[in-house]
Amino acid sequence: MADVLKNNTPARDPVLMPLPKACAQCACGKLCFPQALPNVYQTLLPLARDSRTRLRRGERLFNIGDRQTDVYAVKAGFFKTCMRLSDGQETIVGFHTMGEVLGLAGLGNGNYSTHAVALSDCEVCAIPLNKFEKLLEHSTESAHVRVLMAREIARIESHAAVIGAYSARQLVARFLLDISARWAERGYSKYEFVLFMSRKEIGSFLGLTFETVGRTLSYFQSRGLITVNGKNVRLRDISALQSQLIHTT
Amino acid sequence: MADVLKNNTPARDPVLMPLPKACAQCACGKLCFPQALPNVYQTLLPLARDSRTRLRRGERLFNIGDRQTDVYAVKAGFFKTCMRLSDGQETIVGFHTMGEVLGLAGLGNGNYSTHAVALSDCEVCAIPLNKFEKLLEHSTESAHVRVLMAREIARIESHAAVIGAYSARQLVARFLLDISARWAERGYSKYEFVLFMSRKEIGSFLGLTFETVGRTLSYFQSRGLITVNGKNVRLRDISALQSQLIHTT
DNA sequence: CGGCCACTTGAGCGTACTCAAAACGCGTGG
DNA sequence: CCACGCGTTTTGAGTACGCTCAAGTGGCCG
Repeated sequence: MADVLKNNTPARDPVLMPLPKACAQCACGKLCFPQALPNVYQTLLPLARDSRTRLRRGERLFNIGDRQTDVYAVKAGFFKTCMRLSDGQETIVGFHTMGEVLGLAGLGNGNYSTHAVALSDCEVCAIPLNKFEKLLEHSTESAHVRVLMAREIARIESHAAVIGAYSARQLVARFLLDISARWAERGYSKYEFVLFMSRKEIGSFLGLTFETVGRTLSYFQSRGLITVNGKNVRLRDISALQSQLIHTT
Repeated sequence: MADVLKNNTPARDPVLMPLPKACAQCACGKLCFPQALPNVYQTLLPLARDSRTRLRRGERLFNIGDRQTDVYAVKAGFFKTCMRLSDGQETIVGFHTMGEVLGLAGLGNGNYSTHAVALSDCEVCAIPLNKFEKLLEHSTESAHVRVLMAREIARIESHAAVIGAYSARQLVARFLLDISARWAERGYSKYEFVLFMSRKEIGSFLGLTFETVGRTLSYFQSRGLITVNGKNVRLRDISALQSQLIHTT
């Protein structure tokens, strides 16, 4: 279990993160800015409100409906973004970790469309909106933000498509594989990781109840596809998990 | 029934649409560009491949995975955008009509993330990508595109949230109210309209089977909330429909 | 007229939800 | 240090909503 935790260390203890002097040296610079746009890094850093804003677990980065002040690049930790439905209940529309940018949807009407809550102690790079907009007058940076936003659209589109079309087993399998891929992308193990959210939060994200999420994880474990112990997960048979995604009538 | 059809006339017969010389005179100019950005219109038109590209019902505007060549403003008619899931089945992620812009998600990696199919005879304004990008060097226009994309993100986010959390009745009620609002926004009746998609397509969009969609419409009719006759719908009690959205346990 | 497709309606089934109880982890305070 | 309380997780039993399969209708077009 000790080496499972190790995978998440940077998130649990942001102090251990390398403290970049510029995005070029930032551990997640390549993820925030996946295109090869070398001069973005130097341009972006001076704009940040400060190079590291910290949040404790449970704190909110912004609230739904708030006037937008900043755009945020996550440097360490985990966030969830939530939407309030017309009947008052809240639903999770995304989980985010280092190298991802939050608050882009707020550019629509100047208000945040979701709220963002820290699921662990977090560190973000806050960029004030006016400076951000000024930066975007440079066509290269402007293009880059469009890329980020377009990816966000594609990501949510496929999530919405899947929610409606997949069964509980397919959804949970896909969720695990998605987390696994994101860990791998960041240089951690794709086989072992610690879930940073509760069963209830997974359920809210996938459109399932927390009991169904738990039951499905137990089912996968009983079939030998994974090992679960609370929030610790180990994928034992990734290709079998992938085959769960295929519709079996 | 004759006056019901009247509401949709521009879509069924694009020839009857006013043919704008510039977006400023285009019936949907204000919808494509909801912000007060007067100079956008003059700037945009010269970029269009031609002022009106026409498609017949069933034709595709672009295919998933195709190299992106254009961005499209819908001038008349109806489109659906579809996504292909990993198991090969296709799911509808959006319906689009005049005043909406298609193909923005393609800016992510240069390929379209969905395909767009005409549900009726359609007319679009195609803007070649290179000219589009050039236009965006002007900060005003660039900001405008960010607004469009941010709205798209917020729209899909709320769709994904709702799909997971709502029951069939809630989903169908919301769907009808959404169509109604979009008609009203375009100056048509919010009480009577013609659905431009099949039950199967509605089901694909909402994550339901077509039988459930039909049954739910029949249920609403039996309760006196709406009148349905094939694709003709009349909302008889909008506030009662709205109260369907509230979670009743 | 026949064939095809979209839609409606019914009957039965199964997945995921609801309600409930018990175990566990974790932080707090005695 | 242990006791306590709270929230999370697991597991069970029963239910219900939406899916599946199927039959029948109506509209449209060759």
